[in-house]
Amino acid sequence: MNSIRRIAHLDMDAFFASVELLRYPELRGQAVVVGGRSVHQPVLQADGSRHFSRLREYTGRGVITTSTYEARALGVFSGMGLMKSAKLAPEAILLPANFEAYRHYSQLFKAAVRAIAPKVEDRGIDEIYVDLSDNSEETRSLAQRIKDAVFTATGLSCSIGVTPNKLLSKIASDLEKPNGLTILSLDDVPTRIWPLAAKKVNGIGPKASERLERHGIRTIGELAATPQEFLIRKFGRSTGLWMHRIAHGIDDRPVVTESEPKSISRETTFERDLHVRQDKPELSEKFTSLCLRVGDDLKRKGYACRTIGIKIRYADFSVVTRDVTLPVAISDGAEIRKSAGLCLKRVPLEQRIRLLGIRAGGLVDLAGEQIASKAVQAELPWQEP
DNA sequence: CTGTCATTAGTCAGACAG
DNA sequence: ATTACTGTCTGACTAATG
Repeated sequence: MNSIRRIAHLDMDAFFASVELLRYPELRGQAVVVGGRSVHQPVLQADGSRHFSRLREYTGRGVITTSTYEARALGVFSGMGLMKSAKLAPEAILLPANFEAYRHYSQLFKAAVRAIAPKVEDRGIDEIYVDLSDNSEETRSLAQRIKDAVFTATGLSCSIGVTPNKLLSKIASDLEKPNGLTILSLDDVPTRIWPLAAKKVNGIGPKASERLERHGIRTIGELAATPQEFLIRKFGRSTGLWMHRIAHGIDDRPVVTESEPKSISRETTFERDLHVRQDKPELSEKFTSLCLRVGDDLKRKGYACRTIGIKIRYADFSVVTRDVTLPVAISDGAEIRKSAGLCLKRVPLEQRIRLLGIRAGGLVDLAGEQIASKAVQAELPWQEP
């Protein structure tokens, strides 16, 4: 077994926004954001040009999904509320998300990479890990060849990091974005990785980052310099050990080329917060339609589920979930609706509701075998004696 | 008969990510 | 005054089982 692995992380540059620029090339060089509702579809005008919505015209709920680098320069980033971003960049162009197109380009770029290096792990729509260990080509030329293949297949640029493991490659691909190609070895960890903020590590989010900062730990280097026993004491055995290892650039996770889904869900945020009593019909209609959509998704993908769950986000942004596990797997929307109805009875309904969601877990693929949580033991044919 | 321990399933919340 | 949607994982707790 080869001890030095070569793992690439490839990240498409401003993916959704870049796909939109393929369709609307006249927007190149402008601040463009993707997000919001589909009412902001561009309108073809009499003279053949298109009219685009501006951020300042936006009213209502929604967040930015992606922004071009020109928009980021104005302080507008993904996840930001649209109303807030409208204040920062009122003249930015607003486009609705077009997931069909993104899925299409996603397939194109992944196929292009797989044609060169077949060991590819899917990480959502715009990212992959690639295990290059079996390829003998020199690293930089191989990575450049992959970038070129992605551009030829899609017209889109990407950034690649190549290092001995997933942890470092994920960080590396971000270092020279956009259109980057960064190659690191373990020897580069002290100079290139340690100066970075701890939250650059995949898995250290806002909460963990803040807790670390409270102990005076801001960078990955400061994390590496922290005694392992201290991290274990503060974060628990599992997380403490993990933090210590990743701070030293150690990560043995394999590139996983196939996986089965564990759950399938649908959720929706309402235009305005709904109250169970005043808005009963509307709420009930949304509830049913979510259940039917989950049932649809299940059947289309060839699964049934044993666990049904609901999720409610209240007006104050607090969230509750409830779920129920059935003795037999189901996939029919109406049956899902019944089980979800049981969950709904167990939830407080005084406050107004902002979001409603339905989830199907404990998936059983219709060929018959259970996916999640091991397997069901030999079933009990007996009753209580 | 009772208490305890280990293990597993189920439930719920929370963190994180793309 | 704002903060999407889909999905995974983990920790804490309870109940059941042996």
